[in-house]
Amino acid sequence: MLQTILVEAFTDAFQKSYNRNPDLQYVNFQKTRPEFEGDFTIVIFPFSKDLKMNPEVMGQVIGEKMVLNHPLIVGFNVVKGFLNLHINQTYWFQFIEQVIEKEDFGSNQLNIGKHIVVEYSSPNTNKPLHLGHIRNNLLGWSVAEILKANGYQVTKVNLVNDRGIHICKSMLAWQKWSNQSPQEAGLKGDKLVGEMYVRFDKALKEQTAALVAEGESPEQAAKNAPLMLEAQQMLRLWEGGDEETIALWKKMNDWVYDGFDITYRRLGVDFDQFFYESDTYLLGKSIVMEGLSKGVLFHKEDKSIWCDLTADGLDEKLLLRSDGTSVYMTQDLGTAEQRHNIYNPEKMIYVVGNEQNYHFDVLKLILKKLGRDWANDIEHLSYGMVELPQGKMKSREGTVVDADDLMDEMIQTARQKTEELGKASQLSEQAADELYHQIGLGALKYFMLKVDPKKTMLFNPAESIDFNGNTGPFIQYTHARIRSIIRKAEESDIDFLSKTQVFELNQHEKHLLKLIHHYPSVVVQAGEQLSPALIANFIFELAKEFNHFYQTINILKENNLHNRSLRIKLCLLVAKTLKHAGGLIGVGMPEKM
RNA sequence: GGCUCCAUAGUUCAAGGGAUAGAACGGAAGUUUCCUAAACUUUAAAUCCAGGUUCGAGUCCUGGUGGGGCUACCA
Repeated sequence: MLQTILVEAFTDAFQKSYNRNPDLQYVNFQKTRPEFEGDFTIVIFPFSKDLKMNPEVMGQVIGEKMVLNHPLIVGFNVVKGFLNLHINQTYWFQFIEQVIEKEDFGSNQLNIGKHIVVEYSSPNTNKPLHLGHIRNNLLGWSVAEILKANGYQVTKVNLVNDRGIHICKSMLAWQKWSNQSPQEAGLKGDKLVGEMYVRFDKALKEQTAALVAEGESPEQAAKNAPLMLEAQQMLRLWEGGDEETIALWKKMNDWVYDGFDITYRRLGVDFDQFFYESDTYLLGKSIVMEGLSKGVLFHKEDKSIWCDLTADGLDEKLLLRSDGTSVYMTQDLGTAEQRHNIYNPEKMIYVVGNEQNYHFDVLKLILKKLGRDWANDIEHLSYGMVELPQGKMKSREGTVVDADDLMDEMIQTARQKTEELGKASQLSEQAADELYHQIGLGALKYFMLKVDPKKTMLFNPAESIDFNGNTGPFIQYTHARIRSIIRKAEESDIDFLSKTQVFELNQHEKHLLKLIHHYPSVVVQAGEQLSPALIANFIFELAKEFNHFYQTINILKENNLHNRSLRIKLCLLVAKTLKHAGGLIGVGMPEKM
């Protein structure tokens, strides 16, 4: 890598100049900012501070030595404490040839042989997927792809929350008020079940309100409402293995899975392995018993089991109810251990919203107390909420943005815009549908992923998602234009693949090339930080730079054949990079649009 | 109350302790006999407040103000 060579050259020059080694933590090269001359820049200030010397003088001295000792470095300049280096033209031309031959430019082998498990999605089966799930799914899927590009073996898992009182509520409502299959009701399975859940909630509220009106306290009323008692009874039947209850539960969950399947497929996310809470909710009890015997956990008088985390600045945490049943944490201890035992991975990543930060702090802490040193391999990818202009989405206020509806809308907008621009005419119906899907979802995915995962983001349904500017379609359009150029070059039998003579690149060519050169390190960084946003920001920059290039400079119409073929090669590289990067965030790149 | 995260143009987002804080949308003004105008060019517009550390702070520290989340024998 160029970076490594430069660091060595710098260290060497520093050694020769000052008879000591530079502190390596301060050595790093960055791209020279466009307003200055040069390719790469190193900041001298930290060293000048150490040696108590003038940074400009040091820059001169080191720069001269670097040029003298390294054929790769052909010039330099010093501005204040910044040493800007010029790289040999030959290097850039070799770089172009290398990338053209490379199939997977951007991917690396840095983590070959290491295994990572990424858990994401993990939905409840009592309601359909919404905007929040979309962020989760896109993030999880994209992070998994980015890790693969960094050489990891990745297993994508989905732990489905398929049991519990909330599921029983839907079941009960269906028995009472529907009894229709999704086909009969004309609804997607997950939508039907979700509707039942809402129906239950509404009826329960009415009952509770009635009890309150009769003089009960709200807490009492919530507990004593007949529907609530029925739901609890149903949960007991389920846990007792009652055949009828289990059959209904299976039937309704299957409807939901059919619905989810459609949504996942449209969204373009997939999983290597599904786990179901109904299979795993009992795991973890034995770990709790172990903790008890080790003295890490303790009993209260009512037989409930707790972990005292007050010494670590946290609270006491319940791990087993007084009736012996397990809670979320119990199960998660179990599934974590199960996951570790099955895969023995380098890391286990959980893509879960930041509202559960506390849960994961506690989970890791308890596992550590129990002597599971692999607890440190658990990484909570804690992403921010998606908010609406009014704040959180609330099903009661009908502000939940449904995943299927949103995708429909995006695809519809893509169709409308394409037709307005008169670009759909020569496409077959099937090709057009594929294109609209690609554009609509490209817009959605880019919109969701360009934001730093950790941050809360805002979605305004009224404005919806743009197709111009810093958007998915902008990037897709750039790609389509490039492909069009390349098609034309091929049609006119232009030989642009044979080796190019080395000459001085102009600034537009150089800017593009430097961006492309930077791409592999963006992939590395995105992998380290688990941040698809870095990839998204990068492709936008690259697409913008290309559009500028395209507008300013002739490509096919260039008369000088060397220049022309170099520029076509650059087009090839940009298209390749856009496609690779788009692949990491799930944004497809069309040939025409 | 306790713990925790966040605060950047009118709006939505960028900025590994480094050069003059970048974009996009929206606003204003332009570009098409020319490789796809879903594009490009020009322009106005911002670091919540007060201290501190540093050669250098949007970024680190302390305090304040404002907002989000968590604080269940729910998940």
